[in-house]
Amino acid sequence: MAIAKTAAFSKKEQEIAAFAKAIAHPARVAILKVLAGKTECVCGQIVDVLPLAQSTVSQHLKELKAAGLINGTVEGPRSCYCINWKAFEKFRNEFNSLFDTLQVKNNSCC
Amino acid sequence: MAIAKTAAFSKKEQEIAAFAKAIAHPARVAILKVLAGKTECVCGQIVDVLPLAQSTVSQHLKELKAAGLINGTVEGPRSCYCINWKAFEKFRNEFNSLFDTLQVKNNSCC
DNA sequence: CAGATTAATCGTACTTTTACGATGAATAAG
DNA sequence: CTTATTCATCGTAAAAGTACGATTAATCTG
Repeated sequence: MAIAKTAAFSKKEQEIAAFAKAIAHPARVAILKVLAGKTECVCGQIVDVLPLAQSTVSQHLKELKAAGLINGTVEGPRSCYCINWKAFEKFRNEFNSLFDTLQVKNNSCC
Repeated sequence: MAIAKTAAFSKKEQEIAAFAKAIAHPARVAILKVLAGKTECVCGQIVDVLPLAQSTVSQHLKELKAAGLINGTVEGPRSCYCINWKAFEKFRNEFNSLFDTLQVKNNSCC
């Protein structure tokens, strides 16, 4: 990237970008869907569903967790993940807020 | 990336991920805000506002255009960009649809 | 036509992301 | 206690992303 200029932008812009980055990979979207669809928390089942190696899935989970979108707790030899609905709701609002902001002036000249 | 596994996921997942990727950088979020805030189409003004070099801004614009989020037309020696509201609305809906899908079963066990 | 302006593209450098296999740590099962 | 299971982490490799300066192409201006 040659020295990230991220810090030069507003906090809001950085937040939205970070959230978008978290879901900017089909594997992570798929993981979220799996987590949302199960009643109980899942872990290795995700690996079975996705066309990726275990280590790669673990990496994606780590990123989702770092973004605050999911929670993870250790349950014996296995890890239990689930969606952090609070954070999700927050981002949903932030997203719609961005959309609203953009659409206040709906002028398309080209 | 070592051979992208993108193709192994559903089209919807790919679409959402691609859109998220487009706004997964604060500079691109900022660009969209600038475009939305102006009545007339802008081009080089974006460079003045952002803390980035002209070539870098041009690159970001290219990505936004490739994602279908903005339109661009050449106007003499300068280029005129503006938001593709139709695509934006589409993605807004797709996004809310994803949120809804995820929140159908709101079970958090951890 | 000559020079200035605007913006795309090229070349380059460096960082980050994506992906895998292998290893390691923790716990469950025998 | 030994073995199997589950998952995180490490090391590595390759691809993509980010950023810049320089160059180029197009078009205005004088």
